[in-house]
Amino acid sequence: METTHRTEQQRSADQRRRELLEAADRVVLRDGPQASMNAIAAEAGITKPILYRHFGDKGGLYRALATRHTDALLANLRSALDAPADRRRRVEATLDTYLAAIEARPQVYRFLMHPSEETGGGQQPEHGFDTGRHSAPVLRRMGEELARVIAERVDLGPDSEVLARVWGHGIVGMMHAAGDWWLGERPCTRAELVRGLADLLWGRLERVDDRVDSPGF
Amino acid sequence: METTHRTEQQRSADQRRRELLEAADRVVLRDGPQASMNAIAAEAGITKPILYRHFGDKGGLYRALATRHTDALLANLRSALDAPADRRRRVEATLDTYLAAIEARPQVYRFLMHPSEETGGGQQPEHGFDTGRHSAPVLRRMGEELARVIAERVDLGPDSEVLARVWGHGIVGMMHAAGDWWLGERPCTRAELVRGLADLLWGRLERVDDRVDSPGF
DNA sequence: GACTGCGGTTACCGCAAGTAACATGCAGGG
DNA sequence: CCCTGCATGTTACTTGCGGTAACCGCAGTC
Repeated sequence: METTHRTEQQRSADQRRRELLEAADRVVLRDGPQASMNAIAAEAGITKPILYRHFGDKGGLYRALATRHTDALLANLRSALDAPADRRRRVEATLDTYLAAIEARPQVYRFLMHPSEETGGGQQPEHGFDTGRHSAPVLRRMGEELARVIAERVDLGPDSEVLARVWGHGIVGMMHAAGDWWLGERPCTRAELVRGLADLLWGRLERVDDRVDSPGF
Repeated sequence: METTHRTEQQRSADQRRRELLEAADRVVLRDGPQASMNAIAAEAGITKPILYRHFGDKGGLYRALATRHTDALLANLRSALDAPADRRRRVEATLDTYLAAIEARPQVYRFLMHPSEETGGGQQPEHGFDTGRHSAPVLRRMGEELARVIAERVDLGPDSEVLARVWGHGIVGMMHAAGDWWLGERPCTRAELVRGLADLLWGRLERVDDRVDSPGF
């Protein structure tokens, strides 16, 4: 019975954890990333210490939530990136998938991109110079993923390892910043944005003509 | 005498404000963005309520600080963008200027990119769906600036207004994300990173060959 | 029937943002 | 000379949140 008991307990604990995450999700969706632990606990119908038993601290809960959403988003992007079509089409499909995701659930997007709080897991002693860790993990993961795909699929010559990662993170950052701006101002349709970004990646910057009345860009 | 008195008061108040900002700068540089108002007040040799009289709330102080640094950075970027050289050289110079800045003062960089806290200035009633405002203002300003330069100097055909802004924000995002990753992992020299990003913008993505053993990217 | 493990709660600590109310120093005006 | 006005500064408080300690009750087990 010991084993049965254990697994049953385990299953129940995991299920509980999932329920708590669902509740937290609802609250974050409603109140934004500054949702308090009290509010989340209340939504789940329990009290704070239980949350802490499950997730350690607020950062832990947020990381668990973020991981779920990030995994889902990455799965979507992967499938767009793996679709059977020519390269340009796939790039456009991937951009569109990302933009559609942030358009559909902006609160989730905002939560994922929020690096805030997170004293950082005990870097109290160091107290400074821990730069480069403030960007949202989802961006890092997307960048690495894209780097892998680039390195796998195209031939960049010598230094392709590093170059692929530069491009991966750069492209992801481009997509992110443009998407964020677009979501705030809505200056054009999604398709137009996709087209513009794909054009940028496709070297139109090189081929574009100078204006006759300017020193060139 | 009224006027003399007023202006004198004003000048003194402005000077005081500058001193307070200097102090805040030192503390943020030392403690990171989570520097407390108490700590800043102490550094300035005074107490909290004075800070609140000058800046309203923490967000106000942070905004004032951020504006100072952002202005300085933008001035540097502008001069790189205006240097007399061909387009590729100027793009590389601008990238290098940005990367050199974040390399030289990573704490400042981290502070500027930190959108955190900031309940947002009275959007309590709206309570949600205010997406697109979480990105650091410095990125938005850089994006708009670059958009202006692009729109001024090159001919993008119809829809050049919107397209220039798409590109501006996209390129800035690329620079930011790549820089952030680079600063954290230091996988190559600054010059190599600049080269890689400039190559990406220069259309190498289009011309690069597929690997023989892959379905292409 | 006492023992133990687990899900749960109340009640607290520490700390930071923000504020109210009080003190002090210094113009000018009767 | 004293009183008023006003800016500057302080102490001492409130509120709210992250995080924790200590206690509660109820399975099941020997």
